[in-house]
Amino acid sequence: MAAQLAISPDRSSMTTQAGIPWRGTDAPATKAEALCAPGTVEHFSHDREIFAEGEAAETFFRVVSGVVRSCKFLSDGRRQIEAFHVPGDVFGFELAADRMLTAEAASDCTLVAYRRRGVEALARKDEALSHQLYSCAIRSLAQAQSHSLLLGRRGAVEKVASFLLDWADHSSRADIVNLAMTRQDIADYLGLTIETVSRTLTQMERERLIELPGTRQVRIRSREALEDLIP
Amino acid sequence: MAAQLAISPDRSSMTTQAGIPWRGTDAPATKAEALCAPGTVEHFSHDREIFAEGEAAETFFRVVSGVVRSCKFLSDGRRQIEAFHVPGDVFGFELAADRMLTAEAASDCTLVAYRRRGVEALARKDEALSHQLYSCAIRSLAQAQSHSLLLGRRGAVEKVASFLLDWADHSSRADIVNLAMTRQDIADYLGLTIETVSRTLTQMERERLIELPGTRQVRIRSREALEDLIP
DNA sequence: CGCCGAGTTGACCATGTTCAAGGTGGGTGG
DNA sequence: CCACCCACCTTGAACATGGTCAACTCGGCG
Repeated sequence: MAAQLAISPDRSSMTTQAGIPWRGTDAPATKAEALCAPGTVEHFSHDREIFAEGEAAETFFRVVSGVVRSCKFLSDGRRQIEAFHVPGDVFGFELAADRMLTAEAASDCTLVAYRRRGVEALARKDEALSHQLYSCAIRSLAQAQSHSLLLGRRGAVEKVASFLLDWADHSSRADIVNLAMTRQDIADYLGLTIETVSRTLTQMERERLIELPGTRQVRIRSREALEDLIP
Repeated sequence: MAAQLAISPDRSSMTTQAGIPWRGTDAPATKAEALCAPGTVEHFSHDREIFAEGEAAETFFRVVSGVVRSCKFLSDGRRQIEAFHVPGDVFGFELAADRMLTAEAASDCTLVAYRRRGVEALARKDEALSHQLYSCAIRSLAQAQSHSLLLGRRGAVEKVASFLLDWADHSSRADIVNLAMTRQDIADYLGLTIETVSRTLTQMERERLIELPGTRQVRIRSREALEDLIP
């Protein structure tokens, strides 16, 4: 169901007890190098809230399996999705004392929770862990920046095409995109309406750029053609 | 001309030579606590390029005076501004080896450049500096996230109102916004056209929300009314 | 004075939103 | 096992908003 496989397998035990500094690799800046300090394994089922805007920010999380969405709710009922987090991602960084965003399980998912104070204290001693933390933050930064760029794009076609290509990269097979989220989620992420997302996808299907075998699955027929839609 | 005043005064000497660990304050997470390791003072005049997308990322910068824009150029000529950096801000963080964005002087400005390798090496020994770096990264992250949120907003009015209120906070007087940038810059930052920005501002003036004493100056007549435009 | 770049304004048009019906499919209970 | 149901998705038509193109204004500077 979930598009990606976890770094470490699901475990039902509620707590890992490990002071493992983390693996010794430093050079390859892959996601796999993510945080491996002591943490608590937690499960969240679909649509469950992980934390809410305004709460005290006492933890951050690493995604083991499933997909998480970070979002903001506007007073008029609109919802804006800031990011989707996939296995390997760390999220929940805050500068201030409390959450600026809400996080919810976009699918059933497994997370590891780390106490902020604990890890930060540890990081004070452990240069390597400290560097990890820094890397995760910068990675989040890069992701937030490309999201801005995506939202700034003018047309719906450009946005949807970018989105599909992004997710194709996360997928196991290069041409199959398994969407873990609903059309509404996609719309709120791209700053469009659900109708426009739907129309854009069917239009792409008519133009033989993609196929839609199921509502949560997209087959990319021509990656090049899709890339040409993005300026 | 520039809206904000620098932390330390402009100096014409080209290089500071100081191993100053930085000031001892830790608690107040204000911008003023920014990076204070050895760096090189550099001046850039209006519209000068600071670094370009694709270059090797060997430094980051702290803004002393003036305003910097980070942006991306699309193949079809469009420009997308990711952020404006004001005095106190640190920019130029990268995870990868090279720049993902271009930085340009939006006004004449003075920066301090830090060699990445140098500071990161220093940070390895100096826990305090390391924490500083981390804080700056998280601050950039928060800023990038609110920019996403801004771009996701539906209406032009919402975007322009948000923008004005943001800059009012940076200004010395609460009701006067001194814009350091052109309409085109604003448009590219908000994902609008220059015409729409212009029209929206004059519309707000007609509705007595703001006054436009000069093209680079806005007086806010009713902060509350402006805030009401933002959901 | 006249030029030039930046900003404003207007008319028209393209794109996406809104509102309102239909579809579709996966899961549940009879 | 089938039928129904509900949430999710698709489609269509009318409409609103912002983009485009083009003319015009303003202010600073040689």
